[in-house]
Parts: sequence; C-alpha cells; structure tokens
Amino acid sequence: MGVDLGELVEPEEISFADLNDKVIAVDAMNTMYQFLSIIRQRDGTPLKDSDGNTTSHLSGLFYRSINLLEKNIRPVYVFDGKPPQLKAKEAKERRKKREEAREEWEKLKEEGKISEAYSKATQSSKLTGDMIEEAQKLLDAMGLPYIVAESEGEAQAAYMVQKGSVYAVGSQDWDCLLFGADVMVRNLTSRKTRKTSGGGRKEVSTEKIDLESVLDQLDISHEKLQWLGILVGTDFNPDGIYGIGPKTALELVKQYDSFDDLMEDDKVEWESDNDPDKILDFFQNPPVEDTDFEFESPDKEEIRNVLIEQHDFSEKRVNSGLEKLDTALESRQSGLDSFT
DNA sequence: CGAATTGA
DNA sequence: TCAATTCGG
Repeated sequence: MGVDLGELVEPEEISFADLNDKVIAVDAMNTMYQFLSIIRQRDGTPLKDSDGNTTSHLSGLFYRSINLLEKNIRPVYVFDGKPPQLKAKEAKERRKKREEAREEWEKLKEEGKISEAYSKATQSSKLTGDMIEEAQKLLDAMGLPYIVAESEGEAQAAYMVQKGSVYAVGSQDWDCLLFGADVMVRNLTSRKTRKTSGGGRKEVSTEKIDLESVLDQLDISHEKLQWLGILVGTDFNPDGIYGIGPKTALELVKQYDSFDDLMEDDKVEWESDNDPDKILDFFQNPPVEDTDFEFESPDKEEIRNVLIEQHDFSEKRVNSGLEKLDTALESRQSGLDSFT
C-alpha cells in the first residue's frame, strides 16, 4: 500500500469536469486490485465466468473506462513490469498473508459467517497473470492504450507526468509523489459515497494533489518528502520505522541536511532487510522508459467477443455500455470539430 | 465498483 | 423521482 500522507496533506476536491480533456496515466495494478477487492458478492466470492475465471476486474475496467470517456477524460493504463529486487521479500510476506486470509475466508464461508468472510476475501485478493492478460485484451478492444512499465508502474506513470505526456497519475497510492509525479488524482470514481467498516456511509470526492503544493504545505524539499516516505513506510519497507508516524517523520526530516545523518537519529531503528540508501536511490532513479501511446476507435465486435462470448457478461449490459461508449466518443469528435 | 431494480 | 438495495459473472 505504501506511504500514508493523508493526515499531513489537504487534498483539493475536484469534480470530473475539472479533468475535462485531460489524459491520465492510470496505475492499472492499483486500480484492478481495487476492483478485485471490492467487486464481490456478499460472502466475498468475486464475479466469475462459467469456467471459473475471475472477472471482477474486467467489469470494473469496462464500466469505469466508459465513465471516464463520457466525461472526456482519457485513461492510459500503466501496468507493472518486472518487480524490483527491493520488493522480493515483501512479495513473499504478502503471498503468505494472502494464503492465510484465503483459508480463513473458506472456513468462515462454510460456517455461514458472511460479513466476516467478506473482509477475509478482500485480503485474499490476488491479480494473476491471466487476469492481467484478459484486462489488456479488453483495453485493446476498447481502443485504450496501455503501457507495461520497465519496473514499477507508479514510477513510469510519474515520469510520464514529468515529461508532459499526461496530465496526472491516477492512483490511490501516495508513492507516486515520491517518484516525482507533479500531479496525482485520487478517487477517480463516479460513486460519491463509500461504506465504512462501521456500516455507515462516508462521502468520497475526487481529489487532486499537486506535488508542489504538498511540498509547500509541509515546507520541505522533494528529497525530504522521499526521506519522510521511507520513515513512514513504502512498498520497499512496508512497516516503516517503529514509533514514527507521519507527524514525527515530518519533524525529523526537517532537522537534518543529509539522509545518512537522519538515519543516525536515536529514534530511527532500521529493521527492514533493504538498505535505506538503495530505497532512496530507487525513488530518485527508477527504471522508466519513453513509450508512445495512442487512442484508437473501439472494436465493438471484439469487446462483445471478450466480455460476452469469453466471459459470460450479459449481452444487454454490455450493449448498453457500448452505447454509452459511442455517444462519449461522438461528442468528443464533434467537440474537436468545433475547434478547427 | 457501477448498473439495474426496488420502494417510499 | 431518487435514495437504498441488490445484482452482475
């Protein structure tokens, strides 16, 4: 999950209209993982086709993308490439936790403890290679571009913002700020309320976070934000440092002029197997590449083939989605014409 | 999550 | 008509 800067930063609430005509590099893994965790039945079983393949992520991707296009927001999806060495150990721990959660889920489901089962199911979510492949097939059919990053998708997406080839990174993960994304957008969803654990309902709005404004608010440099992230915890040292939360971390980074000195502070007890200098270097020089992308017309027959023929989506629902897709792209076309 | 349906 | 609930695959 990475850094939690939520309590230090005041994001700017925006609406989809503020993103009109913008291209957004959407963190594909982050987004699909979200779909996979949330799009489930009440006992936690994800949506599946008749062959038993999970399809929750396809449903999410299809309808979400159409909603964005309807608002004239164009997503280019960025997938993770080869996981960095720094992530190896954490990946192993995650796998173990997932497997444990899956076992508990099965058990609770057997016992009929539906709501407890659901939360375990969420924790057992796993994006497989097949699921990623099917998602990419769907994006191809929809004419939406995607990029497979050299390494971390977050890093690639941040680089694309820096280059100016996209307006922002779309992700829930604050890490993209550490990678230097100038703008990030959170909660890129049309739904405006979310269920809380207590059974209540909470407002969620789309948020825009400018790196510059974050640095302003915290009154630190970008490098110190990276230090802060490492103290609080990143994908490469998920537990952060015991006893140091965002507030303490902010105070600490302001006290030092070099990372090495900071790491010598009495409060800093480094426990991760990863070398902190290597983590810092990864945020500063991640593997990224220059990749072009372009938007194409959707192939409706192929969309029907993937969703209806191969994955048992209902023809009626897919067709009404395709109609929305049509009107979205037509209005975009006429919008462009009026310019020329 | 987002679409479809329900019900006040 | 619209908020709440259920369905989708």
